[in-house]
Amino acid sequence: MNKSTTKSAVPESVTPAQQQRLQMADIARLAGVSTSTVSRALSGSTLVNEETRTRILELARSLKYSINIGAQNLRLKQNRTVGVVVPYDSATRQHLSDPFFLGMLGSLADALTEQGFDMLVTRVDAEQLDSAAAPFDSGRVIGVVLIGQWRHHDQLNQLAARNVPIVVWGAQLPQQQYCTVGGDNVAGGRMATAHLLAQGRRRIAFLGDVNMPEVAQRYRGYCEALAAEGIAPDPALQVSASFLPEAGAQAMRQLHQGGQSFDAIFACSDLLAMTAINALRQDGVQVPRQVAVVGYDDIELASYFHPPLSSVQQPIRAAGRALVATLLELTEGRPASSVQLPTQLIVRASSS
Amino acid sequence: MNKSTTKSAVPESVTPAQQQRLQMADIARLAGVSTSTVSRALSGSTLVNEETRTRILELARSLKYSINIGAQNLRLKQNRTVGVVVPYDSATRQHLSDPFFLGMLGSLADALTEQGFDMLVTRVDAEQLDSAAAPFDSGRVIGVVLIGQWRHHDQLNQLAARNVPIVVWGAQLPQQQYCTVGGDNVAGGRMATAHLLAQGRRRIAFLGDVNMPEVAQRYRGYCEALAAEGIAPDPALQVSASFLPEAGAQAMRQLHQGGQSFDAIFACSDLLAMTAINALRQDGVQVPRQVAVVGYDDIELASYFHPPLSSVQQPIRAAGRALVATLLELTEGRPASSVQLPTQLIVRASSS
DNA sequence: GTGAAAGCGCTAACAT
DNA sequence: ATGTTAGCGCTTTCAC
Repeated sequence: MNKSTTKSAVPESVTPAQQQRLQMADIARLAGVSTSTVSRALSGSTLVNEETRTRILELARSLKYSINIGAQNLRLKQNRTVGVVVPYDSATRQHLSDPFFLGMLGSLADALTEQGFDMLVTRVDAEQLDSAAAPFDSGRVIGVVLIGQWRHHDQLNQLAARNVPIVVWGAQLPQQQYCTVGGDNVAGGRMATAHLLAQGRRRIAFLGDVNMPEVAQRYRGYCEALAAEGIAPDPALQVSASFLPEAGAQAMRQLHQGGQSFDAIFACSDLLAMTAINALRQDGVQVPRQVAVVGYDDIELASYFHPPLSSVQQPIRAAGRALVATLLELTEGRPASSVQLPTQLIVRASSS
Repeated sequence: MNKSTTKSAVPESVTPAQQQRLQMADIARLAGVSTSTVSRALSGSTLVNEETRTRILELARSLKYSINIGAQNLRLKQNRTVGVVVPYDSATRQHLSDPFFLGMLGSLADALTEQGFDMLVTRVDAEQLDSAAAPFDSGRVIGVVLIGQWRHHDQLNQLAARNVPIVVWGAQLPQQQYCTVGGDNVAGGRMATAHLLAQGRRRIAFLGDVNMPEVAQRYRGYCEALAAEGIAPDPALQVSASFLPEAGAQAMRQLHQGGQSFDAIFACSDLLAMTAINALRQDGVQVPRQVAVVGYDDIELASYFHPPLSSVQQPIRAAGRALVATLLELTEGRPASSVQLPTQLIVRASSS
């Protein structure tokens, strides 16, 4: 049963075993030099004899000595860790589960690794966004990337005003003191809607919570595309659906109860689109014959869905890189601009 | 265009702007006390006058002073950061994208936050698993959770032998020096297969790379269930499919080329199951009528799939908590045992 | 080329 | 109840 790694018959209170961590002084003693020399050798200084240097390096490696980064950082006042903060909805107590945000996390991990930075992940209550700065204030990270939907423009502005290096994944807003990196939501909404119009659809339902800046922009694109065809957006077709699992089905119910007829859906997330399609299918509605559907994010599984889901693709790899690049600008005290990345409509069977 | 946060017309070389970080000495000076007193006040020591304490606390809060964790850690020789290491396949250069592993990352984030720990995420080449210990060796973290498929038992044993506190998500193997937390893979494989047999299926294909310990155990469960019905496993029905996107379709092709007939599939990941189903659909094969399918992991999107995918559910929330709990045991020098968590078959339309 | 000594920001005896 | 001092593990002048 007990696959323990250490002694099993231990007395009542076990001293943490503190496997004495090797430190520079130890290497110095073993090499018969001072810590200064070891430090120099390890940092590749030329001010140290070739012979001693290799000897020290060898010793260190054979003993698997690794410099204590904490102490080094303290002394050098440097740091190569970036904070990634993922807000969670305190109301719904929702956990980190949205595939798109998780994908973003992966992309950030890759981008940071590429640049030799570590990633410290923190979760914060979306209602307390100012606590996103905690890892910065306490010196653990040199700056923060905030990912996730939010409606707390003001709190973010305050952080920026406090000079916290922070970059946010999201929409660019007026009066914004902080940097954002985001997809071109207006174009995304426009492309999706124009595509549906081009398929001959005229009553296009919009699924998404327009209180969220990104969604609001997609709605603007939606309206623009409609206007280009001389169609006035019907408010009854705009259904405020949350990011929760059952939102799609709920939205369908709401549309039906309102007695609305529609021949297409533009959903602001792929999850939403998928649950909506499932709800339609249960009602015997055929996709795309009767109702064409376009989602948003183009998560990996969108292409595996049945029917394969048309979706507005967010450039997630580029996003990770842009977020990191922008943050590094800020931390180096250079001015940085917000970035808007292109989005791309991926047409699949759900809408054609 | 330039939504910069700082001055825009900067000279050639900008000094990092170093917004002087407030430190304890500053608070002490402003409060007219010594740093010791500030330190005591902040740590809630009773050895400090009620009045001065509140004064200091107030001052610190109004100035948004936050103690420098790095310095504190160095002095206290403590640390509340845990490393989470995600191996990537160096051959395929695959990125962190598998929904299940991403979900595990989220679960770990939650579990660690609950316990007041920070999470440092690192990606390492799966062929160099010993570098998973780097964040520990350099003192950045008190221990490491390794998530992800792997076939590097030996390297992990070496790490454990070096006394690196490490817990691995995966299968429990003989001669294992390190702790694992994992689902009951044998039971998972058995349940899935028994369920398919109960549906009257007799030629059940097994999709998965049996070189991976977890998959091997699922295969054992598969064989056990077959044996219970007096059926000998047909090696031709075991197809070694990778974790890559197109693996499902490939596996289907392989089965067809081999001229194998089958009436069910047990796939070792939901992604695999989904792509297999799609390939079948393209060939006009009906699921579940002609071929019943069960996946593994029960990712969130499994229930949204069409047909909704039967799957063996891994207890992901419990997994995060167990991984953290086990790691903390180890870091406190206490012996810890590997944990096997129950799995559960979720039957949906793809198999009934 | 190498060592001694000071100090990064903090805490904990030890004094008072 | 508060201040003084030493030191966590490292780097870097400044001497030699």
